[in-house]
Amino acid sequence: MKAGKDSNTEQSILETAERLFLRKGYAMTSTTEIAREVGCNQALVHYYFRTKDKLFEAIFEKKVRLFVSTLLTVTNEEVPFEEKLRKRIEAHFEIIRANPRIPFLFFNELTTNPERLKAFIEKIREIPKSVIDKIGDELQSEIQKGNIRPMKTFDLIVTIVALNVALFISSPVIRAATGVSDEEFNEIVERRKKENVLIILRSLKP
Amino acid sequence: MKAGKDSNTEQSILETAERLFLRKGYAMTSTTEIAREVGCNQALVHYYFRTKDKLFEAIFEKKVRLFVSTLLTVTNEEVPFEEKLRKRIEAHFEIIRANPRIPFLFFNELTTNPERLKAFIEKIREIPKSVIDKIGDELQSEIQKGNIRPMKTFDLIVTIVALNVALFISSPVIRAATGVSDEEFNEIVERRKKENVLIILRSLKP
DNA sequence: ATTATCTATAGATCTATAGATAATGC
DNA sequence: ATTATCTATAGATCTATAGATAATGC
Repeated sequence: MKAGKDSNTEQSILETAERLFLRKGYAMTSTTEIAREVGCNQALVHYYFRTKDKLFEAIFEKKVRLFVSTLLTVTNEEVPFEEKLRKRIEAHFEIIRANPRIPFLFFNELTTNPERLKAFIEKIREIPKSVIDKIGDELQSEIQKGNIRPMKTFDLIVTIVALNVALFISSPVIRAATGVSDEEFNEIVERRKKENVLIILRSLKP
Repeated sequence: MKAGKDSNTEQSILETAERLFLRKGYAMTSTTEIAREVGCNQALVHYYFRTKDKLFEAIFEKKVRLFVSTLLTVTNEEVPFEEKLRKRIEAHFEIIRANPRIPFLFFNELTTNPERLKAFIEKIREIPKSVIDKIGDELQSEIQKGNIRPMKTFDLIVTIVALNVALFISSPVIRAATGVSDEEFNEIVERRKKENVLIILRSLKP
């Protein structure tokens, strides 16, 4: 070993790979480039992770796990449905804000690579039905009570994800087109967060 | 020439390339694969389009043009703003429905390749300001009249695009996860179209 | 004579591995 | 003795071009 004690090359490779995969996707990132950025030689990347695909999987799976787990955190607080939903939407928005490139990576790799999509679906299926049902049950019960117009749970989820993801998935384009500064973009993000909550809550009214 | 009179190889290359680029993106599609699918040798792809990038640009530009032009078609009909907006949303939805992989291609290539993003922004800038302003002016005038809550034109556009694009950009994932048939998916699409209009129009109320 | 098509190949990657060498922990 | 790192290289692409050959239009 040449490097000092706290230069964890393996970790460094993981972090660099994550950054590059998120920025450019799987196909556009080479192990050669990862090694160059890390400052080691290309063989080391394979020494630690054997194949480029395994390296990617390690990162991708971690991200899927983070995402899914946060989304499924069911709060059992005794608050009105609307308030609970608002919290959920905002929490979802903040996860994406903290990981703005993940939606891009998800859609990119899942729609591009059938193998990966299959593996992802398998992973999703492992989630106990009870957890998924819980979310829908609450909504359908509110609909029964007449507090919310009749609608499918699926549609509410699509709406939330669509609105929350949109700004971040298109941010490179938006930023290049408008030329806003970091602060200005942050203001847009904050405004958009409120906007999304308002749009969704209004859409539920009977 | 070996092929018959109506085997237009150049056109065939264009179509095949378009299909593959839309399905897998620029990086994951090779000129070798395009040639294989067309049934010619790989050199021919370069004979007609010189470089892979030029071939891609030809296709990409055509798609951008189609998209932008349709979006900017300003109808001067004397109908209420709400009705006009509904028409617009539905038209936008239908364009994406007819070209469901374009949003994927756009975001993928534009956020992945800075060069392409720059070229795209240049192209966008060529659109006369008057056309863009027109859209915003109508909205802002309705806001002045008190028919619509105060909001930025930008936010309305983000909302429309987000909702309309969502289903199609994620359709491979949704279809793999739910296993719905073509007909069932079509029903979802129809339902979603109405849903989007409803959500957006409601979100404008003062 | 021109245009379309093919074969062959250069040169640039890129992934993955084998085998040498250096550092570390015992 | 084990683990981390490096050098070197095989083998598979992939893009792009040069140069030969076949088809077509005149």
